[in-house]
Amino acid sequence: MTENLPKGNASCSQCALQKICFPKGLYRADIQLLEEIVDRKPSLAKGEMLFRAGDPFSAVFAVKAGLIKVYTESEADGEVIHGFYLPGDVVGVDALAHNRYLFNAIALDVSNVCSIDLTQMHSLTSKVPNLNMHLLNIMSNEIVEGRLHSELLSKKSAEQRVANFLWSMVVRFRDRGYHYKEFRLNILHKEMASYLNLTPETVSRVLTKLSKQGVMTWKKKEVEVFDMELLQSLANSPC
Amino acid sequence: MTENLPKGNASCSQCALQKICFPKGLYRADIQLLEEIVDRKPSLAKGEMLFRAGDPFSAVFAVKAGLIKVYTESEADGEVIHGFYLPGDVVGVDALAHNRYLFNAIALDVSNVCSIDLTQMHSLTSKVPNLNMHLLNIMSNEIVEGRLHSELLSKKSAEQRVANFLWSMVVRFRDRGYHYKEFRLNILHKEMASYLNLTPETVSRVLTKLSKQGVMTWKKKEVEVFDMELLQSLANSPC
DNA sequence: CGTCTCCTTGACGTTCATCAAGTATTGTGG
DNA sequence: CCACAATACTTGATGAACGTCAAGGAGACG
Repeated sequence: MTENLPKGNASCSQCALQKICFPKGLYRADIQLLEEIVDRKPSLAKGEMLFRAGDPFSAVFAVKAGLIKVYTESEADGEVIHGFYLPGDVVGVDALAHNRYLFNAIALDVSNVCSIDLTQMHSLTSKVPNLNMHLLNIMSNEIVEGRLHSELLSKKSAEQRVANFLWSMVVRFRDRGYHYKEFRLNILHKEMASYLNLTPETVSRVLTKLSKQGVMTWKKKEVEVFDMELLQSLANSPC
Repeated sequence: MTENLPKGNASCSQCALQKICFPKGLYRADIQLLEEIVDRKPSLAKGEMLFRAGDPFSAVFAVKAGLIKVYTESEADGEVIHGFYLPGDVVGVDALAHNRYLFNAIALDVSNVCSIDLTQMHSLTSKVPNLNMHLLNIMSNEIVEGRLHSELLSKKSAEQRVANFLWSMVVRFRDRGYHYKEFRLNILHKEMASYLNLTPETVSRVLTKLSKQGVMTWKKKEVEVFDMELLQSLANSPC
């Protein structure tokens, strides 16, 4: 029952995520300009789609609250999950080169997002160069994350993958200033398995083991970490 | 012995890759501006590093000729290969968010690259908005490619992975106007295996099978494709 | 309160990794 | 240009990690 995530529809200059959205190099005046093109959408219900593969591209979305899953659905291979996006993350930058979104994005929990229209943003580029730089940073990070994830899938055991996933959630919550020893994670084993290229059965077995070792528990969508150090070492080191 | 790749140090406005580097929206005047910040480097010898993980970031590189491998080297897991870059590709955009390159890039063949200094490029952003858009496109594509690659690793069999890799090379050469039924590919089985999360032994077995089926051969770094359709269907379809 | 989905646990199977040994190819120094 | 060493490739035999199949129990949702 951790209440962990910001709510509401604050303006950018009041938003608790400001430090994340604008990590550096954006000044008060810049933010006010940006504010004019940011559209604060109504809450997304759990299970509501943010966009679908094939939808015409118009905007990227900054997550303010909740949890967004990005995935593809294919006849042959079922669902493939490419990422989970927390408050402070930006979703949809991959669609920039194309006129359409190539992936699906769905809210796994009640979520709030700001939409940032790219056409309007481009018109700001010349006035606020740092804004453009910030977008480049986000995309560059997305590329790096993707590669690290490939590395995880390629080189790590089932146990390491699960530990790594949990540890990365801990770090992300911690760095954003939320509770990180216990937090809500509305993700199915099936979904985590897909993201980690495992089966739900394997995930279950690993979680049982981690629980028996006293590292952490994950019951009813609530994660609780007991041994941070051990979790971290399981996440990084071999066997 | 296919002579397949452009050589030399043409200016942007004369470069054979112009259509690739500037797919659309860049006008003659824009290109001349860009030209001033493009630095045409001397050839890279086979085995020469373009940059190393940890090097300070300064520029991205457009590949004009040859073949560049991007990879990480780790104590625990050995070499992990993230991509092979052909003429017309751009290397190093992932480093934009950081002050350093996070991956290694090495020439697998004699190669030519243009380096594009990012600081200088930023100063052009306001004058040439399309140039910035082009950079965003390249990065967005890189994100998408990464996800498709993850999907390949997650969902496809060894045979499909190998077929898919070869097919993607065929497509890339074809779309850039090079020979694509036979071409030089100076990549070790070991490297391909790493990229596809397989072992050299498995790669060898699959290639032997493809050869026996009359699909293609790959001998002494020369690839020859006999049955495009079959290769394509092996690359895409299940089993 | 009942149904449906999710999770758990066990038994078994498969794909691909590992180990090993021999052959071919590439690179190097003379 | 040759000789030889080092590296890469091939092929077979064996094994292991994780997937698949199955069945029972718990949780979620109407």
